[in-house]
Amino acid sequence: MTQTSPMPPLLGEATLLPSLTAAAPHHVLRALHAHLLVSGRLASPPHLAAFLASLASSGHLAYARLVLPRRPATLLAHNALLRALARGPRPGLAFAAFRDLPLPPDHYSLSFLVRAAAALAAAPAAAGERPVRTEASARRLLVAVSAHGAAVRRGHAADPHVQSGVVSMYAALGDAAGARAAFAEITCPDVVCVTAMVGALSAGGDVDAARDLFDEMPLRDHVAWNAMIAGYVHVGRTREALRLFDEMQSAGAAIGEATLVSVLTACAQMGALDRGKWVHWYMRSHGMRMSVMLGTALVDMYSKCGVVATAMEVFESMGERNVYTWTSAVSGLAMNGMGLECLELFKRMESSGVQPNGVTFVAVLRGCSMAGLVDEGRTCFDSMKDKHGIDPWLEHYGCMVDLYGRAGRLDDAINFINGMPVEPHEGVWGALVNASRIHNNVELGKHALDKLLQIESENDAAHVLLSNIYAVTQNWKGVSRVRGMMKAKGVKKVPGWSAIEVDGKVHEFFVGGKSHPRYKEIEMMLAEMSRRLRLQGYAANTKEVLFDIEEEEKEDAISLHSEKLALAFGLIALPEDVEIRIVKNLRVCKDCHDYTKLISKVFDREIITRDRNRFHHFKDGTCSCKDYW
DNA sequence: CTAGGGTTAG
Repeated sequence: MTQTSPMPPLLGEATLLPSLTAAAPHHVLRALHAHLLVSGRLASPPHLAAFLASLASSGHLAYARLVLPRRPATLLAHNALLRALARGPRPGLAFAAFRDLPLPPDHYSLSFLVRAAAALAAAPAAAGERPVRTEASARRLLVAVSAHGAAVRRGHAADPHVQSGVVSMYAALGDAAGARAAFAEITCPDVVCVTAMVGALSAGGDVDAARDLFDEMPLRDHVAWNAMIAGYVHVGRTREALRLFDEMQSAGAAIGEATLVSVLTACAQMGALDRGKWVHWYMRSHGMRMSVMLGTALVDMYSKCGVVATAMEVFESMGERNVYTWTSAVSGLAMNGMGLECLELFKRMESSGVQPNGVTFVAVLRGCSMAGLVDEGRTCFDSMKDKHGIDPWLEHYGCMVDLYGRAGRLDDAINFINGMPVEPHEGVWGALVNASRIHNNVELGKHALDKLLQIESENDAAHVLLSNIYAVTQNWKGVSRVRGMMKAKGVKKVPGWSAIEVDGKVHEFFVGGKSHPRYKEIEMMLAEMSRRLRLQGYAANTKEVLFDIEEEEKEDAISLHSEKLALAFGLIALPEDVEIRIVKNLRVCKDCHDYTKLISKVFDREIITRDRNRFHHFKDGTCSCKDYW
C-alpha cells in the first residue's frame, strides 16, 4: 500500500461512511475506531456521529459512552446516538441519553425522542409475557406524554418531523383520541403528517375516516397509498384493499416492497391464490429482491391458499429468515394437517439459532394436535418454559386441552385444566367443547359450554351448539330457553359465507344467496350433484352424530350452506383439470364435509377447503383431515 | 444526521 495522500487508503470516503452507520462485530468496530483515530477523522463531527451510531446499533453502548465524552460535545454526535438508540432494541435508552445531553436539544433531538417513545409503545411485550394491559402500558403512555411535553417545552412541537412522530406515537399506543388531538394542532400538515394520521385512524379501526382523509389529500405519494391499503387489510376489508391497489397502479405510484407485502396479506386472508401468484410473478419480473418480509408474506400466502409445497419452496429459497418466517412456515404445515413435517421444521428452527416465540409455540402445538401427536405436543409445551424460558399463555393452555381432547383423552384434558395455574379462559373451554363434540360426550359438552357462556355470554357459536345439543337429545324446552337467551342478549349468528376464485376474481356466496348472475346454472348443477350423490347412496345426515357444529345458519331446512353453492359454482366455472379451492369463514359442518368428500369422488375433482381453523384436502372420497377436525 | 407505510397465531 503506497501512501500518497494524508488519508490512509485503507477505507475511502465512499466506503467509510456507509460502513460506519451499519451494525458490525466488535473487532470491526475496533478497527474502525483505530482507523478514525489515526486518520484524525474522529475529530470530524459527521464521522464521529456515524461511528457512534454504528456502536449503538451494534449494541456496544458502553463503548459509545466511552468515546463520546472525550470529544467536544456537538449536537450532531449526540443526536446520532439518540437516533441509533431510538431505532435499537431498547428504545428506552434514548430517554436516559436525552436526559444527559450536555447541550440544549434541538428539533432533531426531539424527533428522535418521540420516535423512541413510539417504538417503546409498539414494542411487543417481553418474551413470554402475554400481551395485556398492565402497568407497563400505563408507563408507556406516561413516557409518550412526557416526550410530547418535552417537545412542546423546548419549542419544537411545530416541527413537521416532530409532529408526524407524535401522531404515530399516539397511534402506536392505541390512543386514537391522542392522535386526533395532536393532528388537530397541526396548522398545515404535510403529506407525511397526513399519512401518519391515516395510519393512526386505521390502527384505531376507523378505516372509513382514514379513507376520507386519504381522499382529501392534495398529493398522495406511494407511502400514503401503502398506509391506506394496509389500513384496509388490517380490518379485514381485503377486497377494498385490492381495489385500492389497482387504483394505485393506475395512478402510477411506485409499487414497492411494503405495498406487495400488504397485497400478499390480503390475498392470504381471502385465499386469492391467482392474485397471490401474480404478485410473486410481479416480484420476479421486476427483479425485486426476496427480502425477509416479502418472503415471509409469500410463505404465508401460499400456506393460507393451501399450496404448502410452494410455500416450502419459497421458504427454502430464502437466504435470511427471522421468527416470522419460521413461524409462518411452521403454522402453514400445521393448518394443512402436516403434523410430522411441522414438528420436524420446528426442530430445524431450534437448531437454526432463531429463537421461537409464543406465537411459534401456538403454531407447533396446533400442528401436533391436528395430527394427534400427543406426547410430542406435551414435550413441546414443557420445553417452552424449560428450554426457551417462555411462560405459557392462555392460548397454549387451550392448545394443550385441544391436544388431549382431540385424541380422545378427555380425562387428561380435564386434569390439565384442573392443574392450570391460572383461570381457564374461553379458548380452554372452547377446546373442551370441541373435544366433547368430536367424541360425542354430551354431558361434558354441556358442562364446558356452561363455563364458556359464563365467560363469553355473547358467544354465538356456543349458543348454537348448546341449542343443537338440546335439539338432538329432544330437549325442546332447552332449545327454546337458549333461543330466548340469544334473543334477550341480542346474540346473532355470524353470517356464513364461502368464497371461490375464478380467473382472479373472488366470488362470494351466502346461505340461500341467489344473487349470483349465474344462479340458474348453479341451481341446475346442485340438482345434478344431488342426483349423482343419491346414486352413490348419500343421504343428508346429521342423525348419527350427537351434536354437530352447524355454525352456519340455514334459512330453512332446504337451503344450503354457502359452501355447497361455492362448490357447485366451482364445478361449473373451473376447467376440469383444475382443483377447486374454497375459503369459508366458519367451520365445515359434518354434512358438508361428507358431501364434499363424495363429490370429490363422483366428479373426480380435487377440492381444497379452508375453514376457520384448517385446511381440508378432499380427493377420491377422502379428506386429509381424516374426518378429524 | 430527522418524519409517514409492511411479515407469524387466535
